Amino acid sequence: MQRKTVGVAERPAFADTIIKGDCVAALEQLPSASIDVVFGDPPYNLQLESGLTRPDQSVVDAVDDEWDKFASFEAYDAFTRAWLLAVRRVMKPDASIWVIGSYHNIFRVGTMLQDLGFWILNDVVWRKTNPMPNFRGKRFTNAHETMIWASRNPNSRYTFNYEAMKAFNDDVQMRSDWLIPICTGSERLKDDAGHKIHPTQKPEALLARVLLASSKTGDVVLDPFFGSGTTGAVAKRLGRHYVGVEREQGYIDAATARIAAVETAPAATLELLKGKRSEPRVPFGALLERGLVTPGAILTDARGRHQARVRADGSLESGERVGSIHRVGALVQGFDACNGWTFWHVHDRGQLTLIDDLRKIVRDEMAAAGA
Amino acid sequence: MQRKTVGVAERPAFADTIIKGDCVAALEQLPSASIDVVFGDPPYNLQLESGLTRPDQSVVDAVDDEWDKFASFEAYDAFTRAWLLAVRRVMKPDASIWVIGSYHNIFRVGTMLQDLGFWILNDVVWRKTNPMPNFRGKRFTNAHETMIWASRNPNSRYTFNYEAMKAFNDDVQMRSDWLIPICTGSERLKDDAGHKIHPTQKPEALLARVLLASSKTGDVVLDPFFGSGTTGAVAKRLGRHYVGVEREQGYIDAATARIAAVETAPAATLELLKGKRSEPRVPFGALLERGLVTPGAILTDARGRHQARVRADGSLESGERVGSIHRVGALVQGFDACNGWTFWHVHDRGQLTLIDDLRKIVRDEMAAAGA
DNA sequence: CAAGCGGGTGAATCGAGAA
DNA sequence: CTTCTCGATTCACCCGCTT
Repeated sequence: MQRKTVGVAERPAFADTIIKGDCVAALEQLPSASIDVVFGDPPYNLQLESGLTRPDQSVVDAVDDEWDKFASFEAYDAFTRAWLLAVRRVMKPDASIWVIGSYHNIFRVGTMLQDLGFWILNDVVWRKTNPMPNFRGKRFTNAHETMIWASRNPNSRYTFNYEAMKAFNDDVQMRSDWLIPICTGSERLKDDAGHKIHPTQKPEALLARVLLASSKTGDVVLDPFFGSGTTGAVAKRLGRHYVGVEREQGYIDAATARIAAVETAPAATLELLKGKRSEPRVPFGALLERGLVTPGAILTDARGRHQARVRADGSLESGERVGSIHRVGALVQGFDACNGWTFWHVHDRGQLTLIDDLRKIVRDEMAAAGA
Repeated sequence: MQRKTVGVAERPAFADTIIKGDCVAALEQLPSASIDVVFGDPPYNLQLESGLTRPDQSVVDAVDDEWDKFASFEAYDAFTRAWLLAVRRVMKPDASIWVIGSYHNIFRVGTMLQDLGFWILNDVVWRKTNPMPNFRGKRFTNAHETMIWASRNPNSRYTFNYEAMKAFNDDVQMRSDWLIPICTGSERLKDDAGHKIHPTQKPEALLARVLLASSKTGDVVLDPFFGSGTTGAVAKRLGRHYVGVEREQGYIDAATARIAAVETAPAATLELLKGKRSEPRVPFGALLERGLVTPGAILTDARGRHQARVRADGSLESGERVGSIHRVGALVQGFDACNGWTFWHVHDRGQLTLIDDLRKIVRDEMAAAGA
């Protein structure tokens, strides 16, 4: 009997590389129809003019890089059209694309996507737990960014890991608004002097949810504005391949070193949930995003009689039993139902911590954001 | 001496009426620059092709009205351009406009707003507590809609009730994501047979927050797609005037009856919290005149690291630095700017008193005198 | 060592009014 | 038009140092 490699393509030669150069020109090096998912974080065209200071007179370190300067909306539209066309050529017919932006540019991106025949599947709102305040009290706090998720054309059979997203979100459908902190602390790349390497580094939690939702292991993910390489780091961690395009050597160097330090999660933890399920309540996935629980971690009950392994999508596995924290908790005990939050514990330096206690930490964040 | 009616315009003849007709044609009846705020809920261009059914095969009562059909994106853009231009003509120079939409149309609306020279202030996300689930399991639950808030041009001095919004939000700045339930229950207008009268009736809570944020009592609010009249009902309740444009007599009748049943809230409850900006200006010299500060007195910052002497004309001197309380405050700290009121303190019997607190005394005197 | 305090910072289209 | 002055305005989180 022959083994069929269903959905497991050969790893292409360009996989896991960063191509130096302008987005459109560099993409000509890639063959047509070779990419499974695209994540694009293009310049936002902020067009900031005067400096901004906080009430304490400290200066806000704004985005003032050359790559964010455009002469007009027309120029930005031409730029957007060009890179979207170049990206579409290398997308497989069933590939999908994500583009992130703010109100400065996202409406133009969305219009261009529609005009070029892409098919919008969702607009997804990244709600920031800790946005920068509005220092002048003249507008609402700009507390979110928008991602557009679109397929290559209206008939694409794009990947959407519905059950995995549902398990991630504690067995209710994943919504179009995601609450995730901005990239700070040790995750934020800094140079020897402690200055941030990239002005707009995205949080890995955001990319992780994007890739878990819309790609399979072994897929090739293209990021045409690679920057500090968040897409590549998360792709590698989740067992996907990446291709990056980046103009500046400094970013390429930083991203290369960053990705080299990433380890791919064990294959078993990357299996996505497939079947049907049922049960309620607050996202276990958020604990993973916050790093309070890591994929591959072992959960046990209070007396250590049962154990289960955490998978990257927030589901658990214990032997052949797979499902949400509630479902697996019920299965290992032979019960019909179980509140996973008050059943499972994590080990941390010899201590047992109830995951419900970890949830309290996240709840405080959510409460702070008005969730 | 003549009494000036500052900020209290005459109630125009068209206030609190619904004009029947097509949006663009109907707006020609209104004079230029007569509207303070616009809320537009245009057709979303949903382009649903086949009927949607739930998992139990029941039929979803979706939007399928004639007004939501457009032949192409070009046709939708032409429609959008036309009504936005008509609306802009009747907007006062300092008016602002809200447009609500979903990913089907909001990118085209946003692009057109920018192309026509409107100035986007925020995009605000209405997060639905109870959105319709995604029945097919092929996408994220569409759990939000997007509102664009824009001023007529980049230099408009639009209304934003910052302090009121902050108080509304537990004393932290109002964010760009609002969590509000969809319109259901008794608020949802239904006919005698129990069928909903309008397919996309917006919740009053949404309009209330919009109008509380961006309008003043007595303002005239235009809704060019009046529908079931939510904008009018909320405007009346909050002491604003409304003008509606609506094509269908059925909606006009329903809205008219609905608004007639609304009572305007007592004026006292409609007063908005105001910040320092709207309080009467008190020059530092007034503190000298009142004897609250005497010439020759030494002012210091909170920690006593900087000091300055008060001169008879209300200026300060600190070494060779001379100027206003603000200028000298900035100079001694090496800043470009400083609010002297919240920086300098006076010594009084061993106590440090912020000069801003002394200003409050003067303001209270002025208020008591009816100034 | 835990708790508390001070300092720093993040994709931001961030005055108003008089002269 | 421009230029100048007055003076209003910040939330969540991380890090490091002190108590």
